[in-house]
Amino acid sequence: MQLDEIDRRLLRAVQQNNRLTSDQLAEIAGLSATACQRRMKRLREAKVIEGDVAIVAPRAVGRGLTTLVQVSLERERTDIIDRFKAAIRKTPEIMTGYYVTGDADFLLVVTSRDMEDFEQFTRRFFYENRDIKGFKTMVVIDRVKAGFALPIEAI
Amino acid sequence: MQLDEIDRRLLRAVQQNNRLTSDQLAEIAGLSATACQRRMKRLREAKVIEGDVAIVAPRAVGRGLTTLVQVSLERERTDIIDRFKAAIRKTPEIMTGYYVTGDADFLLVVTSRDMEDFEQFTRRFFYENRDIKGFKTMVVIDRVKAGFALPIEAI
DNA sequence: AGTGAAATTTATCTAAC
DNA sequence: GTTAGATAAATTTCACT
Repeated sequence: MQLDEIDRRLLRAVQQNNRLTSDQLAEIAGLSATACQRRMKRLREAKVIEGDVAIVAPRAVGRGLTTLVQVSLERERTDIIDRFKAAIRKTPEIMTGYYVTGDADFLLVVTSRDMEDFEQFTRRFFYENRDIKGFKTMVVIDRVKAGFALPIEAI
Repeated sequence: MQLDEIDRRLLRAVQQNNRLTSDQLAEIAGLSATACQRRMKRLREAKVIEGDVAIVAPRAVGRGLTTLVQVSLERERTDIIDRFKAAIRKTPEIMTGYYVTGDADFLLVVTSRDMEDFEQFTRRFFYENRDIKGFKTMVVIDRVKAGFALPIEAI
C-alpha cells in the first residue's frame, strides 16, 4: 500500500495515541474528520496498522521484573526453530520473542513477579523445551521507551 | 491501585484490542457497559493503563530491518547513564531502550530501512554519543509476538 | 480517486436511583 | 452497581471537484 504524507501524519499520531477523535486527527492531518476516518479504516484493513492495544503498566499488575533472555538452541533446524516459536507464543510470561542472528538464536522479553518467579519460569521453560542449549539473562533496570513507535518518514 | 478479577478481565481484553466497544467489554466483564467505562477510566487515570497506541507494521512504513543492539558505555556513572537515556528518547530509530545488568549496559531495539541505513545509523549514533565503548548487533530475522501484552493474573 | 456535508446509526457520558 | 436520557462520535449516503 502506498502512503502519502497525510497517511504518515495519521500513523505518527495514532502510534502515540490511538484514542484521538476524528476531529483531533482532522486537525493534525489538515483534512476533514470524515476523510480521516476513511483513511484510518483503510490503514487498518490494509494491515498497515497491525493492531490497537492498551499498554498496561507491568508494575500495576504485579510484574515488576523484566528480563531479556538470550537463548541458544541445540541445533538450528527449521523444525526446531518453529517448535520454539510455538513455545514462545503459548508462554504468557514472554512478551516478545526475537529470532536473531548472532551468538544467540532468540532474545526473549520476559516478565516476572520477582526473581524467584523468574527462576521458576526458567526452570520450567528449560524443562519443557529440551532443544535449548543454554541461555543468558539480562535484568532490566529501566525501560526507556514503552511502545513500538516507529519513525515514519517519506519512503 | 487494587485490581479485582473484573479489572483484570478488562485489562486482558484491551491489551489485545483497545477498540472494543463498551458493550463488548460489558459482555467480557459480565457487567453493564457504563460500569466498564467507569472502570476503564479509573484504570487510565491510575496509570494502570499507561497508554493506548496503534501498532504500525514496520514493513508497511519502509522499516523492514529490526536490530537489537547491545551497547556498553565507557563508565557506569549516573550522569552518563542519564545522558544516554536522553539520547535514546530523542532518537526516532530506537523503538525501545532497556537499561540492563550483564555484560552490556543497554539493549536497544532499532529499526532501519535496510542494512545500509542501519550502518549509517550506527556511525552517526556512535559519533554523537562518545560515552559508548562498544556495541554488538543482532539482526532480527523474525519477531514472534508483537506487543507488550502481559500475563494478567490474580496478584 | 479522493473529499466534504448532512443524515443515520452507534457509542459514550451524565445524572438519577 | 444499574438504567435511562443527553451528548458526542463514527458510519453511511450522496453530491462535488
